[in-house]
Amino acid sequence: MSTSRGGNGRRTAARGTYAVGDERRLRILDAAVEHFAQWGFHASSLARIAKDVGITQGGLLHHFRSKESLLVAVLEHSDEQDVERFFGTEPASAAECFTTLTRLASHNATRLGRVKMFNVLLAEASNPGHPAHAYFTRRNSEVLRRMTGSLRRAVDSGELKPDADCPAVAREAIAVMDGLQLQWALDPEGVDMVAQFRAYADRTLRAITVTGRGLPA
Amino acid sequence: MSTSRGGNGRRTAARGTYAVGDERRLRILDAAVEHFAQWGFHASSLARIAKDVGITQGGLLHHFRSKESLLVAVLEHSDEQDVERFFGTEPASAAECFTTLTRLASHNATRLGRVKMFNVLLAEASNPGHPAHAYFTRRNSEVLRRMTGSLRRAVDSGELKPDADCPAVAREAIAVMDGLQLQWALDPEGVDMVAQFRAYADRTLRAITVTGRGLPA
DNA sequence: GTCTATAACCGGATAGAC
DNA sequence: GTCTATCCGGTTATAGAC
Repeated sequence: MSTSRGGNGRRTAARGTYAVGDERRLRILDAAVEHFAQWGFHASSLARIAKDVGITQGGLLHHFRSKESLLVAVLEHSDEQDVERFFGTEPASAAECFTTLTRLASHNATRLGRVKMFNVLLAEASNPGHPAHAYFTRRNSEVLRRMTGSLRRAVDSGELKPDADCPAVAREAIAVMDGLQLQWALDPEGVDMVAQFRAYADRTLRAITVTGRGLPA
Repeated sequence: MSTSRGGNGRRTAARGTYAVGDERRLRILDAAVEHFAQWGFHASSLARIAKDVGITQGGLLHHFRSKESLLVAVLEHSDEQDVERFFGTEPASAAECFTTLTRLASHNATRLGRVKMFNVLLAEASNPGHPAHAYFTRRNSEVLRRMTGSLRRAVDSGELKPDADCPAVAREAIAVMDGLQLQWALDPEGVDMVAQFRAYADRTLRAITVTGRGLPA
């Protein structure tokens, strides 16, 4: 255990990809997503997660030195896939900003487990003592900051009406996204998350775009 | 334990009020809300809940014969206060429907613990094996059904545009409510849940109301 | 109505064999 | 890198005293 780095693992500098030989780590991460989704953090069990991977609890703790470091690794791993992918490049317009969110909804619609996990952990994390509290607080304000910035630039460029309440629009869009994910997780067949979000995005964008200005695509 | 009725308790027929002598039951219910909010269902502990009330785990199980029946009682107790209060009377118009939702947001803004509990349990309940799965599935479809009905009647009465997508509007409003509650629970000081929802409600109602028709108040 | 005691089990983390 | 063994504590639920 002196050679293991617990929740971090070795990775190349450039893109956060993992060296070969970490397939076991990745399998643990994937299994952990499903367990955190089903049980939340506190009620998840390292032994049950390990069993899904085909090892014992002791074996799992060789890769992640504690339950909390496993949670951190799961969250960081998800962020490498998502946040950079969807928020890495600055949107050139408000329209593109909403399009990006719709594509994110579309992507999430293919990963029920991850959505359920984020639903549960986000809800749990409202407690300051929760190990994911800092993560979600930071993540929320970061997404809010980026989107508000994009919308403000769109106001400056003349795309959006000058009186658009950028922080409020951003917060509302996030609320719709999170709220739809809750409903979709409860009833994946009965809720068309992507269509619902696209309808919201189109209507909201239209409402704050300067009149007569055509929307791309 | 043969005289206790576990999760139901005795109540008068008319309004679900509890007979005197059930103060202990009510205190347990209140404590349980805080624990389910903080720990979720699985990771909550009867002994810790009991300790908050000033009794032992054994004493608690005299009032609720199992952990699951305690959860059911908590949910039913909340519904007596909320759903009937806000959805008992049929809204006379779409405007009143949205006003009712805004008042519900306002009411919820005074009860952080209950909001946190519903956030966590709703997220957890997406798992079919969760003891609250049936409750939230039913509750969601019920709220959706009622609101969709109200909107449809508003279309028929000429208040709303004929092409309004009533189920989509209803689902979206619920998503905004739930999503804002997640953000508010994470940062109660930094999020004005009521103002955010009112802004959403006003704008959305305006977008689907027939042009030139004045909005009450 | 509340307590204590107990049954039977599961939790995370550590140590050390291989 | 994975296992087994172990420590110490927590979990729900039951039984029975008072």
